[in-house]
Amino acid sequence: MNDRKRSGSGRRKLMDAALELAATTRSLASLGLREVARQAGLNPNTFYRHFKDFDELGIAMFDELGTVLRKGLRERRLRPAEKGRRLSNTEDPAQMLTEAQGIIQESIGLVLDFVTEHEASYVVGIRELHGSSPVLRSAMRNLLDGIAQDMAEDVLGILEFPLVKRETVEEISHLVIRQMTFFSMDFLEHPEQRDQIKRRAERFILLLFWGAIAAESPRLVADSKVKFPELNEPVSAPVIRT
Amino acid sequence: MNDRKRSGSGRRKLMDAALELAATTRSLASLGLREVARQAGLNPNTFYRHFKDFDELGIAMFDELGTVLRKGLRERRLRPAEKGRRLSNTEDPAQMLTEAQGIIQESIGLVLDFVTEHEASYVVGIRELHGSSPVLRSAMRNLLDGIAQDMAEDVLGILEFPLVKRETVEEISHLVIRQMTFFSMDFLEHPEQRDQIKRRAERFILLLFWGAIAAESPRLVADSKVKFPELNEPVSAPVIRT
DNA sequence: TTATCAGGTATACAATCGTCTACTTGGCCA
DNA sequence: TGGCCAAGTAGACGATTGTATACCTGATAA
Repeated sequence: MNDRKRSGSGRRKLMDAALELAATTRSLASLGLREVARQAGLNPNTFYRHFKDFDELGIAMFDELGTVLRKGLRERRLRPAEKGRRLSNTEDPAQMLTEAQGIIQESIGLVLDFVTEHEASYVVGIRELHGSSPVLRSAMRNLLDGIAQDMAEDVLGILEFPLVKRETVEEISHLVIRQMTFFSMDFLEHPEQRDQIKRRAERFILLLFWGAIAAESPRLVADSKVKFPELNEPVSAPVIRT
Repeated sequence: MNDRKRSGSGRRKLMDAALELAATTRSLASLGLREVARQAGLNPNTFYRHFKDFDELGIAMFDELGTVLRKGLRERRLRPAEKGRRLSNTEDPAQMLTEAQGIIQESIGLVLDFVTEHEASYVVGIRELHGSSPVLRSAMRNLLDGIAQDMAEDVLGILEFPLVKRETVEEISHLVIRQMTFFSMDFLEHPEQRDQIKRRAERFILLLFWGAIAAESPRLVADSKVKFPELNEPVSAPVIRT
């Protein structure tokens, strides 16, 4: 009768239906078995052919979401690195920081593109970050921590010389990944402010690394000719003071 | 007698019951009318004597939560400022930054104490931050933005001379308040790691301000004798290099 | 060919839900 | 004293929920 979703196996239909409902309507935990089956165009009892519980569907969705998220993000973040981009260990800090800023910009763009393409999955995942299920909550925290570790490795691979300590890079990566949940939700919810949000995210990352560099090698910052990007000016390319 | 009581102690019972259920069991939106009434020890129909909808209860809870949160936090953050604490506009940056670090430490302690005392309200509020109800979501965002503005004013009041621009202070305040949602949830969930979490929060704030100062007045950082606190060492007082 | 079986359907049932109407109670005031 | 009214209770309603049992269908393997 109801051929809303004709594509895929029953399992896929159910998971897609649950994802759609969770993204647009309520939280994962508040969804009903019949509600999901109805959305999938299936008989309520068909649900039991694929999952014994409703929790089991939640876990399955979460597994998929986790691998999609982590793989997708890692792929995209690796792209700059694989292109052979490296911060040249030049004597000129200005040159180096120009390159760093470019890489940050590119990475943020890729991440925000990704969450836009996978909006439903992403939103549902983030929702469970502070959600009421302890198991999903800690699973999501672990996922974010994993992504942060990936980011730290990438950054260290790009740096390839000790500008800041490894622990500091890891610390900053965790902070960035968590703050990016806010930036990306804002990004999805306010399409008209996307440029500004992107700029703020870039400045945030720069601020952290700038602070770390200033803390660990103050001379470098003092001697740098790089002008830190203003909050209200478009961050296209770093401006070098003459 | 009591004006509060006149509006009904049943109302309080219902709101307390809803808060308890939402904090321990599920999200606010997934609670049932009968469920809440049962928890409150009241007849389901009594609910209608106080609220016409279930949404109306949600709004009432949120109003209360908002004022409690903002007032409580502002009170506590103001305490250092009211004590007359000011960053002395000394020629010695080391002295100044020592004081700043002390204030940050004290403020974080007060905030984390507050969320511990109001755990249930706080958790429910944060849960709606990324929740499924657009109205509660944006209400919560606005609340956080308001708190961030409060913080910015406090910081500017303490600084009283242009170390970093006003816009930068506001920007950093927003970033800090948002990141603090993570720190404070970790703080509540992992009592055994509270010292470490506190230390990380302090370092985060220091990193941001350090970055901003380095960006806007690099000389100050280079000439400073302050050693930036290590990640793994207790942040008791800043160490001044001899 | 036939038996097996995963995937999908139909019907039924007890429990719970939100909500309606009607009744009781206790305090307040004219 | 009587009347009013907010607060709470009792019972019933139709709808929806999760789940159990039984049945159907098409593919696959022996």
